[in-house]
Amino acid sequence: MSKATADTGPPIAPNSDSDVPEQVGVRKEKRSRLLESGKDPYPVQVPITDTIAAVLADHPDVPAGEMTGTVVAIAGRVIFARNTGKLCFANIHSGAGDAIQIMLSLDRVGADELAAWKSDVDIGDHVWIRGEVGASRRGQLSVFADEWGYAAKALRPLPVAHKELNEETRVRRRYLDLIMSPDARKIARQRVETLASLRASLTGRDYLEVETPILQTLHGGATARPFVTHMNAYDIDLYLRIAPELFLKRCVVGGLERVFDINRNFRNEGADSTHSPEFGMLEFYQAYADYNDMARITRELIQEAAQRVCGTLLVTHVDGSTHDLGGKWPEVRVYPALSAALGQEITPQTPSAELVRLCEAVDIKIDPNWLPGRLVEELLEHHVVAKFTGPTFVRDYPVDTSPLVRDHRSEADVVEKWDLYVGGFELATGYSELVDPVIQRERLLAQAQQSARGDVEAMALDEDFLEALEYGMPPTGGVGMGIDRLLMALTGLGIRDTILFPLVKPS
RNA sequence: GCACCGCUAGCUCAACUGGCAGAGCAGCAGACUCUUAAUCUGCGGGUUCGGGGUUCAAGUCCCCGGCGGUGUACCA
Repeated sequence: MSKATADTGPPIAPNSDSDVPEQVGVRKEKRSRLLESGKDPYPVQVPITDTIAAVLADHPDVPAGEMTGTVVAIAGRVIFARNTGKLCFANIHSGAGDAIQIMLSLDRVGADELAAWKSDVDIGDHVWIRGEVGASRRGQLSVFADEWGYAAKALRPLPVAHKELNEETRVRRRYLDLIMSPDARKIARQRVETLASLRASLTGRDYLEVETPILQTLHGGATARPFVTHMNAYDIDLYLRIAPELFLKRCVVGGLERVFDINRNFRNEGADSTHSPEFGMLEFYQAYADYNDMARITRELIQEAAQRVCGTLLVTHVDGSTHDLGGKWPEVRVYPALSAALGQEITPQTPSAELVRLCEAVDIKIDPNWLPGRLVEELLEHHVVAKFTGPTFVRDYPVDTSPLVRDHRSEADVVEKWDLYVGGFELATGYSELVDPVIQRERLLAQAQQSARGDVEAMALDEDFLEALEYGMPPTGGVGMGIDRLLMALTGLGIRDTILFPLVKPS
């Protein structure tokens, strides 16, 4: 059963630990052997002098076969190795993906170290080497090792470098995706850049970044089904926030007139390529602004983010398609746009029965409890939104589906609300906020009644919020924008690729 | 939620109408001082997602369950 053919060294017997794969057993055996021989496979520190990126940058043009005289010590993960009799090649890369070739030759490291390298180093190991920078005979920039050691030994083999990891492994073990895929590394950084851009854009406009509670005693600020948890000390149920809105408005009441919160929201609903149960959200509120101002600022925030993250307003998606986020974006109004698309006049007064008929004509499934505004929104999605090509604002929504928005200043039964559609999905929504405490109370009471009728998404009646409004909130514009969705709009990725660790069912 | 497809070695994938479970890379042993998906020789590596059933015989067919993907419905 063991391999008895070797005559130059003992074969490495797979670790007898029963359930580990053969290759893990072999690597554990190597680890033990290193420890016994006094070589630390996991040193606390390694004597590096340079990053791989710096070595690459400092030596852009070394002629084939020439040495530079510069000695460096670098560390990286072995991603590819080629051993010949007395000369070994390996490619190591940094976390950022900068890769450089290293060479170990008999005449520089000696027979023992060369043999140790060949027998013990596996693809996936972190190693350090010290040596002279030069170029191989084929012209490949390389570090010619005089000395080497481990930075951290890997016990598991890396996936094959030249095949795509399957979707499930990429999501469940994101660290492998990050090791193997430049795109995964790129999107992780693009997310950071996007957040930094939004913060810079808002703080540059005199906004304060505030933090609002995730654990809430009431769920409000959006129509969505919340997660429920329990606090033992007070013996009460708490909700994970579905939106920060009501707290940000309390800030505005309190005189923090420009506030934003970049936050994580939780909604106990479906998950698909555009929805995650926890998702990133930016909300910002500005006193003495209305929904027109907020639309302009939103466009500027997105364009500034595109410029910073992609370097251009003509962004390229992963499928190669390009999308122009530049210029001003078209605006359409809900009722006129729907009327034009249908070839018949639709107004806030159009009876439910007629809206139901129009829905049924195009096979939109409807719920008998839906208010007319909801039917209008469904028709809008089907007839208008589905035909958008570039970023588009849709504005002036029906009142009965927007309980936190103020009535339109000149039109009856619509509210000053817009939705911004980019790439086929809703990226942001903005309001002229409802600040009249009496009307707000009526709207929330209606929500509470819907809730009592069994609507799990209806907002709770938040007395504390209503009382805050009664102290007077200045006229205010507000916006909510999906962070993950902004990444999606910039890159064309699915939502789970924009989140490092999206929720996945345990396997 | 519903429909369809998938799950096989560490990874990526094969396996015909049910008939000895395979390849490439990775691993082990050997050779090789200029490779770069190195090459050459040899060798190991499997609870075929889990459970049940049909059958002389199941990766394959049937049933139940799990996870994933795609489409579809709803929420952002």
